[in-house]
Amino acid sequence: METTLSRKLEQFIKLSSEDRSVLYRLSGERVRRFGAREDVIREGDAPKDVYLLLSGWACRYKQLEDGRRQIVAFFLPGDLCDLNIYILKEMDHSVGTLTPATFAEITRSTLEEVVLNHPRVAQGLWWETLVNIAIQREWTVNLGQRSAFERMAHLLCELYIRLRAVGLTKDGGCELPFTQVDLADAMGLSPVHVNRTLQELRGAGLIVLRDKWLEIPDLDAIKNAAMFNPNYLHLERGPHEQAARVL
Amino acid sequence: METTLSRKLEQFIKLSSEDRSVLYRLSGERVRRFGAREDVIREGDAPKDVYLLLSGWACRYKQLEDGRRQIVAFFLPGDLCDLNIYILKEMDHSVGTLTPATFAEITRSTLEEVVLNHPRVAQGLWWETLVNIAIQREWTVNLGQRSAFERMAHLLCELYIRLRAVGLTKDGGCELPFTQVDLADAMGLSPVHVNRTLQELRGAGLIVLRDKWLEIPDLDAIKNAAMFNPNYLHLERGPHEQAARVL
DNA sequence: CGGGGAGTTGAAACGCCTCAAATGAGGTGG
DNA sequence: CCACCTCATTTGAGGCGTTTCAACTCCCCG
Repeated sequence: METTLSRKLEQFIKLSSEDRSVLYRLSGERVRRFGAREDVIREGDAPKDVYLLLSGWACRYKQLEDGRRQIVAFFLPGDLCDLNIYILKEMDHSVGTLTPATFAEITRSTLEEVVLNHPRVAQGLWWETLVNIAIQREWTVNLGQRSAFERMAHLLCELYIRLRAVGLTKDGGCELPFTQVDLADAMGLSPVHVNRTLQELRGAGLIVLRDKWLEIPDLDAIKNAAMFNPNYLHLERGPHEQAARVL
Repeated sequence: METTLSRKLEQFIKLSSEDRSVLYRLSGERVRRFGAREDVIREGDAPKDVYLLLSGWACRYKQLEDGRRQIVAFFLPGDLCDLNIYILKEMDHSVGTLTPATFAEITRSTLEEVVLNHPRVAQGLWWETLVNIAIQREWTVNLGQRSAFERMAHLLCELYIRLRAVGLTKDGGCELPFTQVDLADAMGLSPVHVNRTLQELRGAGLIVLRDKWLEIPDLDAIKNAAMFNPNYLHLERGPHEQAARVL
């Protein structure tokens, strides 16, 4: 009954086995399969269902008139699109896959039912949302203040730690299935410079990256290089174990 | 009975006079006064109340170990800190004033009461939250893809339009009360370059900026220069006039 | 065997940064 | 009321990080 989402939420809150089975049920809702580089949601669409990424990688992105693309967030398995997005009239960004991926398409009514009847789950989902917002803030810091080297180190740290939280790392390594162009679009760098920066990171012994597989030999070392402060991921369980109303 | 917050929410949703008076009451909750450049919330604090900015300017910011500071958001009058922030155990960023400012400190229980009993207000507040998140995404795009010139133009557009939504513009102009150093910290530029960029914008006739007052002679012109797409501010009323549950 | 996308490398150009110093505006105390 | 301090803005010059353009390699797939 474990899912990536339940594993993630348990980083923050204790779930009962009933809670876990509720999340498991959500993961089974209308599963949709996408190929690599397909759009799941397009800017301008009317928001409808909430998407839960089950497998594969995806991203939010925005495109400027002249074609420049910025990836504003990566979706990893267990990640959820905005809980209450249907308040808005239309999407201001797109969501696309990077690899083949499967999503659960959760209807508004299902979600409302779950939130009403399972307060602990509700709290976990809100926590998830708040973490995503915090990540977005941290990306702002990353793009605004860090050099290419630090920035890349920071992103790799973040991805590694997020993947670890959903159980998708193995022996200090994880998948990194996207291209250097994708990385460039996420980091506000040119693809050429991404390439050179990765080589610098390799040269410094901070990463081993080959065939879409990333190894981090010394997590503390790369954290230091990136000035990575994990507090924004809010991964330690707080004193909020009790299931309280969350608005 | 009008407040900056009610004016803003009415950009999106129709409020009854009762709704407006509820918002007015919120603005009167425990008002706190701050001087310029004071911290309101510090990274590491346990989140407690929700702050509503009544007057003055403030910002969210994060600081790196080595002192580099990134302003990740500006607060204008009528802006609200994260609605359900108390789910988190500690703040991952700070909130500080830029000018002398007053905040209403709204307790969690007051907020819950309002949200429960006034669904239209609740929906408006969630809309506000979603817009703030969308702004954060747009800042990511701004820092990642736009040149200094476009970036600055974009920020000034955004601030002007947000201020207009709460009725704080006058004759095509608005206050711009912070320093070039603040601008630099928000835009990921050096203060020197901010200065030169502002001069470029003046030279291009896109702005008139003197004595903390900004005039935008031709809003469409500066929007074009910035490739500004206002959709992320979600300012047009949608079809969601009905007051629905919002989780 | 040919084509195409991803990764790599080199060289030159450019945008932005840093350092440094000058000017201007506001505030305070003598 | 002026001298002086401080802080914000402005200007200049040189340097560095990153971009751009272009070419080449590698590998997968048809």
